[in-house]
Amino acid sequence: MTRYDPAALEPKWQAEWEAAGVFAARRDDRPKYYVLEMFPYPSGRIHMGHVRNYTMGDVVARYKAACGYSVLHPMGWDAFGMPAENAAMERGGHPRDWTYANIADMRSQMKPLGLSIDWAREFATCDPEYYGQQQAMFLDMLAAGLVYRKAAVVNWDPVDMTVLANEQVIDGKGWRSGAPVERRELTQWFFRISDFAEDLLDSLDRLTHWPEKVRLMQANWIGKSRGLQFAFDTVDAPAGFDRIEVYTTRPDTLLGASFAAISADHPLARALEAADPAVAEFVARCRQGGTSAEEIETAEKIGLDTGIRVRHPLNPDWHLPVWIANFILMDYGTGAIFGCPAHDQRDFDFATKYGLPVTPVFVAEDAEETPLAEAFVPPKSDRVRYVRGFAGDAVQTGDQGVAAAIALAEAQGWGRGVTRFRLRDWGLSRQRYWGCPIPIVHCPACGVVPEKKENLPVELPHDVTFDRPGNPLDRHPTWAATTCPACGGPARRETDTMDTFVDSSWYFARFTAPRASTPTDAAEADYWMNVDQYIGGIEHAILHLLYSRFFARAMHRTGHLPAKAVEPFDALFTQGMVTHEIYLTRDAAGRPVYHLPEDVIRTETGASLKDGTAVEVIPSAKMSKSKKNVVDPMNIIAQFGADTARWFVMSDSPPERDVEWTAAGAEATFKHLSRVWRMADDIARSTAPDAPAEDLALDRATARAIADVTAGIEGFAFNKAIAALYAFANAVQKSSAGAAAKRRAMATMAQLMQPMVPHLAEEVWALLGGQGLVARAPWPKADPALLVQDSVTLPIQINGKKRAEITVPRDMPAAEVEEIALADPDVIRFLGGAVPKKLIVVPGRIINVVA
RNA sequence: GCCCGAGUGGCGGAAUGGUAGACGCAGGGGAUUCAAAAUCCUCCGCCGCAAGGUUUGCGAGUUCGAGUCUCGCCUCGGGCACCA
Repeated sequence: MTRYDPAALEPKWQAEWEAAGVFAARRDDRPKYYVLEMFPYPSGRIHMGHVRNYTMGDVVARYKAACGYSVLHPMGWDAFGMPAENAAMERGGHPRDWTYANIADMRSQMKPLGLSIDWAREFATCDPEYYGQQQAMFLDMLAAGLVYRKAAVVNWDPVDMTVLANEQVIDGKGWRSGAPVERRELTQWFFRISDFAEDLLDSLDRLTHWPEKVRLMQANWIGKSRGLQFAFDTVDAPAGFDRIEVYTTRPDTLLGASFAAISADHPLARALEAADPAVAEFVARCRQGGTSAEEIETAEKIGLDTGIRVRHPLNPDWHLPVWIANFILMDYGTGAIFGCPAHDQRDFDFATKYGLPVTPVFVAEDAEETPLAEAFVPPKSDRVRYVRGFAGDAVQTGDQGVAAAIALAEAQGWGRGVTRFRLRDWGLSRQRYWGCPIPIVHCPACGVVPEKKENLPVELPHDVTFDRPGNPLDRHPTWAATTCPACGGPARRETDTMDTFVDSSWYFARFTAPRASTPTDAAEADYWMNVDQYIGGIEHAILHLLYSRFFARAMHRTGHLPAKAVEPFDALFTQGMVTHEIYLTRDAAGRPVYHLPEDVIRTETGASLKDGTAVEVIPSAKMSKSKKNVVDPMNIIAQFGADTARWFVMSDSPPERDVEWTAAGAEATFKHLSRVWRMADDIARSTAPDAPAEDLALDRATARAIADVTAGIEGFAFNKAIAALYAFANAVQKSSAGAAAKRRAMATMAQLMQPMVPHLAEEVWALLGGQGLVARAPWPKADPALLVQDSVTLPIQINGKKRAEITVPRDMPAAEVEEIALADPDVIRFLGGAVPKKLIVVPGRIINVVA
């Protein structure tokens, strides 16, 4: 070979690795290391986000293998979900065929990347082998009381007669029908995740290798609060509604109450609805629009005075009006609140709109009571002065005020302190075809009956159609017809399938024994769990990661995971997204039509299609297939090779940050890798004699590179590791050391590059006569003696501004350093005869003269 | 609306509270070449001839010293329980 030729050398080394079985995960006497990237959804094409994500994991996997670990680095497919059904609806075909074809395509696109994956463990969540085990666990969890049924609200499209996902609700309307969405109740299956709320919250403290922001987001999501639950006695309420239970986290503001409010789904609202057309009309309005918190909280706040009054618990003669309000959720607390407009902005807005009083309860510690233009909501830890307090001191923190109010209510017997969590149980039922069937049978005689384990998997039928909306399982002529596992009589299968989050909540465990005839294999799980390093997108910070933590606990409780695995991910890294501009034009109806970057000509002022049509440019957003702002890595690989793609996505941007994709850098990366190849080729043939001083300098540069690259990888700062490799390449190139020293340096470079550009590293290693595969070579160690600098350059600041610089021996005593610093001509000039007031010497770092 | 992040040259970014701009891209100049590509050398935050001044989204503060810590804003991004 006379030049760097990735098209030739990359397949060659991939074949060598395959033949040697380098990446097969084995249980042996080495310490194990399990590195896992979130598995991909098989959209059909890999994109740069995948390349970035899996290269990061691969860098870690290869580095840990070099460090002597037995590494497990598997790959699979999160293969159930709505896009397959959407594709079937739009283009015909079948979700199963679409999904497996996509998997085959994506696998064939990923393999050329040279990832150190044990492909023998691959599976897809839509494999009956996988989802059958999931059904078995569902039954175990049902038996253990971890699953139950209750009514829950869904988005209902009244035209398509189907349930909509939140993302299918756009501006309160169904995405296909355009009909206003309604909220409708269905009986659905739930996991009792809220039973674990306390543990899931407390255990966050132990996840010391998780990003602080993720732990904080989860803690806020779980939302532990201490508050007061009490009942208002009602006046003029319908029979059976003598009391309205409310929960509040601010009982200290009770004397600022100006109204009570209940959810439109509150039992009292339902009772009034039946009797009063005006109420019925109002609650119907409340039930319009989607179910998402975002929609509910940003919708216009509306209310209706029911005419019912309640007695204030601290003064029975004080009556508060009861309103029905659209922002009170039946799912939270008791579905009823009292409003204190002075200290809650939402209540303030509501009171202002409907002319309800605003009565301050407390003011800032040193302030006087004045009319409020907005709610006064200081942190609960701040001290405030209570002007309408009823418990505790006049001046106390909000937290103290709350505690005192609870204590008083309990002592007087009209309320009790209650700890609540915001976390709600996990609704897992989906009215869709392409998911794991819930293995339940509905029998007219026996009711809800679990399917027998020997009848698992309950497989999806293949003969379904998607020519009309709704769940094909529900209208399948025969599939649901079965016999009752309990009585043997005719019965009907549950036609709901599971949320795809269930699939992705235990795949990490299945990878430890992917072909086991039980969900997990105890010995394998015991050896491989936990995942030592998990890598995924920040968009999963709450839902996926919290569900997985719950599922691991539920699996432990049902005997499918060891106790040590209840926190399945020891370390978490959340990589940033790869973003790109979005290009769109409008169709005749004004709806957006998206265009791929390769179909768009970008100029400095704007963009157009190849036929000249002007294109709207939306600034960078997460790459998404539906928006078509995706870049095809296969083009980069075809042109420059996988190593260029790998190096490029690791360089420049820190891994945790989003990166805006530009094609400009790929060619520059290729040039650099070509240069490294040429250097290796030259050095391999060099006969330059030893040159002691230069050889030592190069050995020092090598030690520096080992230290910096190692620190970069260990610290998940791959961009810094790459920067160190650039610097090292420059040092080798400029060095006039002898051939032997240069070969040492270059062989080390091959080892240090191996995690990022494994193919080139093998080639360089082979050119230099390295033993075996560099993929199996141990990680180099830096000689500490070579890392120590003899002298150090210290900046001298005068009043915090740098004015001079001195170079002194590394271990010179501070007194001598001071003397030299004060004798420096620039220092003397800038002091202008002034006597220094103070001298700060930070050894090895800086000198600051305060004049 | 609520929760969580991010913001540094033309660009991606670096910087245990201690020389802001490592490393790379783009760009300027030069060498090589008949010429070009490739390669190599070199310069490169901004203002200024220079001395010097100025500079990390904006505004305050703490400190001998702040990109880094605190408070208040602005902008962008992620999540908000049926997108995965």
